[in-house]
Amino acid sequence: MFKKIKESRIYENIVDQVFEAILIGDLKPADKLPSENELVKIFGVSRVTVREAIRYLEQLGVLEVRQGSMGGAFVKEVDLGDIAAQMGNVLRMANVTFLHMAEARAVLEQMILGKLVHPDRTKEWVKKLLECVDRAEDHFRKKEHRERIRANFQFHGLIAELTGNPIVILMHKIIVDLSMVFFENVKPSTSMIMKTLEDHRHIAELLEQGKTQEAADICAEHIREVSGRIVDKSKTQSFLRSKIGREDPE
Amino acid sequence: MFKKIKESRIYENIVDQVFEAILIGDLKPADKLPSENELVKIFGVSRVTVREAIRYLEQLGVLEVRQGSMGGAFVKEVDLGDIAAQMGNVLRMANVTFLHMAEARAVLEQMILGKLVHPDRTKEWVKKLLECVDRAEDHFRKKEHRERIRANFQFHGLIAELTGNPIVILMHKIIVDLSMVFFENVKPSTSMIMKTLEDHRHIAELLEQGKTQEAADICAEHIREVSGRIVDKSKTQSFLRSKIGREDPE
DNA sequence: AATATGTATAATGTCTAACAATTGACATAT
DNA sequence: ATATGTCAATTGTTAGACATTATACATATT
Repeated sequence: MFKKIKESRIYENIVDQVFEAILIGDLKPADKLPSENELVKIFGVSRVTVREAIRYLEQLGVLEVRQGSMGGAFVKEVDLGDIAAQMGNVLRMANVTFLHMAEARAVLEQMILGKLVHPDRTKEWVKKLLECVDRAEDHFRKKEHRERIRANFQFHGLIAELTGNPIVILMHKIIVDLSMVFFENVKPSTSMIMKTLEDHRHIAELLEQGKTQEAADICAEHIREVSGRIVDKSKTQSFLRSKIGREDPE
Repeated sequence: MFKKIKESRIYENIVDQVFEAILIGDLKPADKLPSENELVKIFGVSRVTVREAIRYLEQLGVLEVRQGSMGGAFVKEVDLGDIAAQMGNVLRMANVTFLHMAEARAVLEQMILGKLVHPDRTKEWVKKLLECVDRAEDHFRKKEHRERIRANFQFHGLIAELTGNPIVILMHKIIVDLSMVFFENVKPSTSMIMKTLEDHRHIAELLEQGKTQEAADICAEHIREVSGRIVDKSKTQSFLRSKIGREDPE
């Protein structure tokens, strides 16, 4: 008969108003909100409350707060990287294992290469892909472990960008950012590194020849194989333990 | 030569500590943090700062704050739904169109059905899938628009759950939650509704018969078709405008 | 003239102390 | 037994002050 009264804190009201102003377009990226003291007058609430709303929106990634004389709260262009980082933080606590991520990535990239690639846009990307491989190989020779991994993941990131679909790109980025931590903490064998370079080149070539389906299959297989070896090496059960690496277990 | 000093606000320090305590397991879901006043003593900062940290973690979805005598800040089980909702809010501002979502979902479900289904686990799910269709049909007869849509989307949600992979489930949920808004604001034709019920039954049957590839193809086609018609009906260019439905465009 | 260096200013960051609102537990009255 | 009232604990909100930071501008130095 009666509806439960929705609990609401004052700052949520402010958040909604600002959020909507941004959605509607009254506030655009780089615009500056009134100063906290002005907002206090505008909304008729205390500064603490105003600040809670600003914090919330900052955390959400839609505001950026700068201190100082020309500072204030500025509307920020939504950055997929920020979102991905934030998501990653939370996902660490949600029973997500490395294998889940590997499998999800395999599926994503397979579907991208197999289904979402526009043939006419392919060729311009092949060059970029091969550049990544060259860069990775260079880092390998210079024994720059971290940089090599980044180049290799950039290769996979390019595959996601091939779709031009922001949702796909974001999902992929979330997974990659989380996965990368593992790779950075494992010393792979030389043969494994070589195989990766080889696979990547192979995928790029197949794309160039328009053999998208074949490229998709090899890509998925490649991800599963490399990830499997990583798991063997790190004997990681959960993302949690490897991430924290607690020295003193009681 | 020198590293840029990482700006840090005091509350971020507290957030990190609490976050790590949760990751390590010192704090488990349903555990209660000390009261704000105690935290003030523990961290040696003001209550305002403590509260900022709590807000942040609450917004992130890892804490739940209750007022009152037995209240306080409690560690929350991470809920994929919360994460999806949060992501959805931000994605609204990132040039995401309905067609992006439709395409991502089509390909995602196609991949799931085609590649990720464990044959031995299929049969237990077919029953659930058919239940969804029955429920949708029932709502259709009772002309419960909203409920019918929810049942239909639950059908697709089950497909994602078929993977048992939390990342895949999450990605799918984000897309579905965002997409649903559109469907709820469009009055579909009867034939369209019937076709959907029919398609869903067909997909379930094919799964039961182990024809996963066929089910995958039909599912993808189904999503594209329905989404295409939605777009025609709503003439929606961007998610933004349809969501806000501004009456007064300058 | 170009380059440091200081200074004022405006904004956010933090602190303190109080009061308001909410919730649950317990006592009390009916 | 069932309401009802009261108390205590906790978060929500307010007010005002001071601390810190970043920019712009004036001033001094070379």
